[in-house]
Amino acid sequence: MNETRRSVSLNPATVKTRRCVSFCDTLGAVPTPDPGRRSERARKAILDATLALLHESGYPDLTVEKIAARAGVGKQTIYRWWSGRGAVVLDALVEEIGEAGPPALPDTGDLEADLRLVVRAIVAELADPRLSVTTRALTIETLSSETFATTMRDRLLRPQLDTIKDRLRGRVREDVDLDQAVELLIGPMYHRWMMRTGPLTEAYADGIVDLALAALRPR
Amino acid sequence: MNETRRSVSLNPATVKTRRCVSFCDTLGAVPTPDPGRRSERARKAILDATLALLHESGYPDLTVEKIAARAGVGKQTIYRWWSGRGAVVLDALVEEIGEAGPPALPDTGDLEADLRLVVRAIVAELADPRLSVTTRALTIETLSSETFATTMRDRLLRPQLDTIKDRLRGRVREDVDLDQAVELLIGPMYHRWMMRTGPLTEAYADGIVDLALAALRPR
Amino acid sequence: MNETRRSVSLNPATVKTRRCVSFCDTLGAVPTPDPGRRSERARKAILDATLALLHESGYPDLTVEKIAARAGVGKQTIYRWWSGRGAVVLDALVEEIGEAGPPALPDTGDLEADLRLVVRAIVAELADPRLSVTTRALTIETLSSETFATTMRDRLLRPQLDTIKDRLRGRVREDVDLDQAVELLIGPMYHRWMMRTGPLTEAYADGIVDLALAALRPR
Amino acid sequence: MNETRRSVSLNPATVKTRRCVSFCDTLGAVPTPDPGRRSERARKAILDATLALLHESGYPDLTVEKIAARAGVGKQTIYRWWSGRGAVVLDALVEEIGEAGPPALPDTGDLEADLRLVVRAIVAELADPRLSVTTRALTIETLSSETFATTMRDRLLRPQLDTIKDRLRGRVREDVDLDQAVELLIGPMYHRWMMRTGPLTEAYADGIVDLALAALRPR
DNA sequence: TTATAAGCGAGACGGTACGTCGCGTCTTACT
DNA sequence: AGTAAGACGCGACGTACCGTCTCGCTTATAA
Repeated sequence: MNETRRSVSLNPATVKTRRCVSFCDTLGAVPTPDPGRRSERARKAILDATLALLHESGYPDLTVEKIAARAGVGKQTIYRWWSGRGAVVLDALVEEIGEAGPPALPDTGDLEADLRLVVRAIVAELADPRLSVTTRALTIETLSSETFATTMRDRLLRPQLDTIKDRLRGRVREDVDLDQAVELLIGPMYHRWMMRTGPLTEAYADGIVDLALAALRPR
Repeated sequence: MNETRRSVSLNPATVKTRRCVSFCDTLGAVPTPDPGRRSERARKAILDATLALLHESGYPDLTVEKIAARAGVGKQTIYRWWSGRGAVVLDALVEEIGEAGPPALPDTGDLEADLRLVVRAIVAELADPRLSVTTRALTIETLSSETFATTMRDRLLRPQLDTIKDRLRGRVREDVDLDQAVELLIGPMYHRWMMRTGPLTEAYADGIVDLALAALRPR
Repeated sequence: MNETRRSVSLNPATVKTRRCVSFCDTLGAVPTPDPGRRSERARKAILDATLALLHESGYPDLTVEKIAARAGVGKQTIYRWWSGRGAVVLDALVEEIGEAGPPALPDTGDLEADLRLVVRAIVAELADPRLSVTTRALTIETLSSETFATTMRDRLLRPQLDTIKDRLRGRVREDVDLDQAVELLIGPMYHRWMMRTGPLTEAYADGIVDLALAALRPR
Repeated sequence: MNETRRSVSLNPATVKTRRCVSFCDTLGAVPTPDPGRRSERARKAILDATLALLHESGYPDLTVEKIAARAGVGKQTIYRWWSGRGAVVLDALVEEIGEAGPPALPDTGDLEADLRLVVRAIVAELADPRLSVTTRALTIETLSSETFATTMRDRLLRPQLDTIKDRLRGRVREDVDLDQAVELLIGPMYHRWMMRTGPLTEAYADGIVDLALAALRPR
C-alpha cells in the first residue's frame, strides 16, 4: 500500500490555530428545552451542513457560524440544542453512522478470517485521509473534554467494540479479559495512526491480527 | 514539585540541548532571525509560563496571548521564534522532560519484569490527571498538525519507543516485526487512556504485559 | 399643586439596541383582530408589567420579551394588539395618567399665581428623576416614530397644553399667537431638562414665568 | 459664508420601525489606552464612515458593525476608543462641526435682526428632515444616557448657546438671567420640533424672536 | 566610541468567531 | 378565535485571540 497519508490538519504557520475545544463540558447539561417543539427540519439541516463542511474543509475550519449559515439556520437554534461545535459534530456522526447501520462483522466461523476483515477495514479507513477526518475530529474533542469523551465513548465507540468483543467471547483463552483483548487488537492501529509511527497497510493489519491471536488463542 | 515528575511515556534521551531549537527549524516557515541575539531570559520565561498555564488551566485554555502576558514578553517575541502555540508547547515539554533526565529502562535480564516496570510507569502517568495534561496537549497538537506530528514523533516519541524496541530485540519470536511488537505493548494503553474505555491500573498494566508477551515470546 | 403625572425611577442604563415603534391605533398596519374576544386580563397584565419594568429599570432596558415574561403572557399577545414597545408604553402611561384624573389648573383669577403653580409643578416633576422616567420614555419614542408622536401629542400633550392655552386666552396681548405663548412657557423648561443646561429649581420656574409674562402681558 | 450646521433629518413618511439606543453611560470611562499609539488613519476612517452612514440611512440603522465594515476597521478598534455607537456619533458630529468652524453669529449692531437670522436658521434646520436626523439622534442619545448628555452638552451645545449668550449680554434687561434668556429663545423651537405641535416656519421663528425680545428688552 | 541595527516590551491593528440578546414571525396545544 | 409558551431566522452585540504591524527602548557588535 502507499504512504499517501494525508493530513487533515495544516501547517501551524499557515493555519489560524484555534482553540481545540469548542465543546464546553456541558454536553448533557444543555438546558434542554421542550423537545416537542423542536424543528426537525432545522435539526436535519444542521447535521447535514455539519457533515458537508466537515468533509469539505476538515474539522479545524468547522465553525458554528458556518454551520448555521450553510444550514440556513440561526446560530441560536444550534446553541439551543447543542453546547457547541463538538456536540453537533458528535450528533452528526452518530447520525451518519446510524444510517449506515451497525458495523457488520461477518461470522464465518473462522475467527482469524473475520478479524482480519475487520482490522483491515479499520486500517483502510484510518489510512484514507477523507475518511479519517472525522475520526481525527472526534479524537481531538475527546481529548479536550471529559464530557464529550464519555458521550462519544458510549454512543459511538462502545457499540463497535462490543461487536468485536462478542465475537471473541468463548473463542479465546479463558483467563483473558475480553476488554483487554479487544484493545490489544484495536489499540496498536490507533497508536500508529495518531503518531504516524509507520505505514497503515493491509500487511500491517494482518500482522496485528497474527500477533493478537497468538496472544489470545487457546493453547 | 514538578522536578520529581518524569514522563516515562515521552522521554527522549536526547534533548538536553537548548537554544534556538524550536521545531520551527524543521518548519522553515519562520524567517529564522539571528539566533545570536536571542534573549535567553525571554526564551525561558516563555517556556516557563507555558508550562505553568498548561498545568493550571489545561491545553484548551492556553493561548499565545496568555503566555506572552504571563511571561512578561511581547507577542512578537513568541512569533519570532515559534510558529504558534503548538510549537511553544512542544519546546516547553521537551525542556521539562529534558530536565527530568532520560527514561530509565532497567535491564535486569528478566524481560518480563523489565517490561512490567515500564508499562506500569506509563499507565501510572496516564492515570494521573496532573501528569497526563502534557501528553494530552501533545496528542491534540499531533492530531491537528502534520508538521507537529512529525517533529513530536521524532524528537519525543521515537527515542522512547526505540528504548523498548532495543530491549525486545533478540528476545522475541524471530518472525515478529519489532515496531509492531512495541505498538502491541504501547497502543492498548493509549487507547484506553484516550477513550476512557476502562480503568488504568497496575493490574491492567500487568495484563497487557502478559498478553503481549504471550504473543511475542518464542515458543 | 396638581400632579399631572407620576412616575418612578430613573436610570439611563446600558447600551443596547432596541426597536421603537409606531402606535398601532393610528397605524392600521396591525391586522386588527376581533376586539370582542380580547382578554382583558392579558391586556391589564401587560400594561401593569410595562409600568413596573419601566419604573424598575428605565426605558432603555424595557423589552417586549421582558414585558411578556413579567406579564405571564405570550409575546404574540402583545404583537397582536400593539405594534411594539412604544405603543405599549404609551397605552400604559395613558392608563396610569387616566387613573390620576385630568390635570387641574387652579383658577384664582390671578394669572401669574396660577401659572407659577403649574410651571413649578412641571419643573418639580422634571427635576425628580423618579418621576421623569416616563416623560423621558415618551420623548424618546416621540423622537423615534412619527406615528407615535402624533398619537402621543393628541392624546397626552394637547389636553394639557390646551388647559394652559385657555387660561391665557384674553389675558395676554392681542397680537400674540396663543400656541406660541404656551410654548414660550413650556419650551424652556423641557429644553433645560433634556439638555441639562442648568438646575431645575423653583427659582428657575419663577424666572420663566416672569419672563414669559413680561413678553405676554398687555402693555 | 459657510453653513453653520449641516445635520440632516429623516423623512417622516419613511419611518416605520426603528431602533433607539441608549448610550452606555461610560462615555468618559473607556479604559483609555495609550493615545500615543492610536492610529489616526483608523480614527478618521471611523468618523468618516459614521457620518456617511448617518446621512445615508439615518441613526436608527447605524450599527457599530456597519461602521467598522465601512471604515475597513476591526470592531475592536472602535470599542477600544469609544464606548459604543453614541460616543462615535458624538465625536463624528463634533468633528464635522469643528471643521465648519464655530457658528457664525452676525453682529450688525441690530440685536433683533441678528437674532432673527439665528433663530430662522435653526428653525430651518429643524424643519428640514434631512438636516434634523442628527439632531434627532443626539437628542435620543441624550435622553438615554446621562453621561452622553453631559458630554454632548459641553462639547456641542454649550458653545452654540454661549455664542448667543454673549450676543445678548449687555443688551437685555439687567435683571434677566442670561441662561434663561437663551433658553427662552431656543426652548420653544425645540419643543415644537420634538412634539410636532405646530409648523416650523419663518413666521414662527420671527414670532418667537418678537416674544423673546418683548420679554428681554430693557424698558 | 559611537552608530546602527537587532531583539525586545508593549500593544494597536484588521480580522474571524464566539456565545448572548432581542426582534418580529410562526407553530403547537389548550381554553 | 384568542391565548401561553416558546422555537425559529435574523442581525447586532461586546469579547477573546489570532497573527501582523509599528512604536520607543535596550544592547551588542561593526565602523
